[in-house]
Formats: sequence, structure tokens, C-alpha cells
Amino acid sequence: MSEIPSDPVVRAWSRLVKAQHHVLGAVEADLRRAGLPPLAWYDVLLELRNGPGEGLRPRQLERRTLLPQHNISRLLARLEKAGHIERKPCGEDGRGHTVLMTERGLDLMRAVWPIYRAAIQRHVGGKLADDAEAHTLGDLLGRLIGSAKVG
Amino acid sequence: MSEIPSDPVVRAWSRLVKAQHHVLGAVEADLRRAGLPPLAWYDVLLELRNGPGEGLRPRQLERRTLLPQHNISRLLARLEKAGHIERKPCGEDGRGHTVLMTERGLDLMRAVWPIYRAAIQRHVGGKLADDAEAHTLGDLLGRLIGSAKVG
DNA sequence: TGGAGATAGATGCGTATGCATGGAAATGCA
DNA sequence: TGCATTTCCATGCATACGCATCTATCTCCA
Repeated sequence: MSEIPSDPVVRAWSRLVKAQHHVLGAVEADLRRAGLPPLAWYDVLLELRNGPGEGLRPRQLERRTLLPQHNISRLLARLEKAGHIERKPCGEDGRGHTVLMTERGLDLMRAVWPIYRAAIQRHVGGKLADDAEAHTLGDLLGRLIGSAKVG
Repeated sequence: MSEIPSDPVVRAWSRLVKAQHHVLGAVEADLRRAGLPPLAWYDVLLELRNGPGEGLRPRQLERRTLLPQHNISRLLARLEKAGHIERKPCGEDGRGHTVLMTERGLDLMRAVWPIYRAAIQRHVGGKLADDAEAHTLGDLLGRLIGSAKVG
């Protein structure tokens, strides 16, 4: 009974938390040093850019970013205040609105990506031997995300 | 140039963040549902239990838990207020104090571990095929933690 | 021995988060 | 059609966090 979960599983759990903490912290620190906003801002803008041209509803952003509702709500307020997004009343649904990225938001994305890219390479790519390892790591982590139970 | 970082590296990065967010969130939620405090409390108590019998200084807890100084300081204040730890003036060094776990803290650990263990198994162990996968995942994540650059 | 600098730890301030709730519009159902 | 339920989003409140700074002590060296 003391074997559930097994030692390798506990080790994987522990390292998952530590590795993400370490790597995310390092990446966020690189962004801060460059005077750029937190990663969550980029995530939202990225979803907006990848989304349909007519913009996205806050609810859709929640599902795509996995952030809780109240969090998205206030993050959008900050992004709007900073001029990176704008809200348009949503014709079909009077409860909500549609979120669009502004030109200023696009500028932010362009400023962030070089720093972000370098940080990913430094803190992830550079620590792995080759792309095969990255691929394996990505696969295994992918298993943890879905709700499906394997094995 | 658009190949740095490579796609597998970006995918690994993205999944690292998502997987940890997902799994840690699920584990913390399990604890909350059981009326238990956040994982950080358990982490500190665990370090105290694994540490020397005479207790640990806050600074040592910082290094072991990887939490920033101000965070440990306030976490200890909360733990003390809840009766899980106690502070003893430190004889050799008048600046600080020594932190000891109380009986109540040990009770908390005993209450948390069954829930915590089950959560790890549910959200990590159950998603992986076998211990070999867990071992591989742990190895790869371990690479990301150290500052050493491989390859 | 005395004083500069380093280290331990606490805390003020602004901001982000979780949780619960609120209000408004949409939907479903009798 | 009218009302209950659900969905969308905002927000009040308490807590936690990041950052900078402060005090107190310790260390080291002239």
C-alpha cells in the first residue's frame, strides 16, 4: 500500500512542480528585466491573434487560456486600460462583449516575442540534449493534461 | 532563425506550463475540498520533519522550498498563528530564530498525506503507462531544474 | 577595537488571486 | 407568454504575492 503512488511517480510529481516553478520563474524574470508585462498578457493576445478576425468573447478566452473566469475578467480590464485590447458590444448576446486586439497590442506581441523566444531556448531548449528529448518530454507532459486515464 | 527554439522545444515548454498548472490545480483542489490548507504548508512541515531534530532556520527553509524570503517569512507567520510551528530564539545568532514543528503540525501532516498521496496517484500516476514513463519524465524534468547546460 | 559591509528576518505598499456573490441577459419549459 | 434556470461577466472581500526597504545582528578587516 505504501507503493501507491510509486516512487518514480512521486519523483515525477515533485520535479514537475519544481521544474515549472524554476523555468517559469526564469522566463518571467527575463520578461520583467526587459520591462515587459507578465506572460499571461501575451497568452491572451496570442489567442486573440490566432482566433477569428471578429474577435473572441471572454468566455472563449477562458477556455483557451485555462484561466478562471474572474481572472480573465480582470486581466482583460488591465489589458484594456493599457490599450492592448478593446471591447465591442456583442450584437447577438447582450450580456457580453467581443474582445479585439489593438495595434498597440500587436506592438506588444512583437516586442515580447524575441525576449520570450530567447528565454524558452535558454531555460528549456538549452537544458535538453536534442529535439528528441524535447519531443519525449512534450509527449509525457501531454498525457498529464487531458482528463483521460491511461493504463 | 525561426528554428530557435525548435518546435519540439516550444511544445515542451508550453506543455510544461499547462501540465503543471493543470495537475497542481487539481491536487490543490483535492486538498481544498478536504478542508486542508495549501500545499506550501505541507512543504514547509515536510522540510521540518526531514530536517535535524533541533529545527531549521527560516533561511534554510527558503533554500529547501525555493520560496522567496518574504514569502517564507509570512508563511511561517501563518503556520505559527495556526499552531503548526513554533519559534525558538536562536542562541548562536541573535538575528533569527529556530523553527520547530509542533504536535499539531504533525497532526496536520498526517491528515494531509492520504489526500495528497491519492491526488498524486490520480493526477500523475494514473495518467502514465508505467513506472518507466514516470522515471523518464522525472529525468527529463530534472534537467530543467539545475543551472547546468547540457549539450 | 571600531566601523564598513554582509546577512537574517520583518513589513509597508501596490497588485494579483481565490471565493463568493451580484446583476443582467438568454434559454428552457410549463 | 411567463417564470425558473442557466449562462455571461463584473466585483467586494480576504488573502497571498512581488518588490523594495528597514532594523538588528553578525563578520571581517584595518
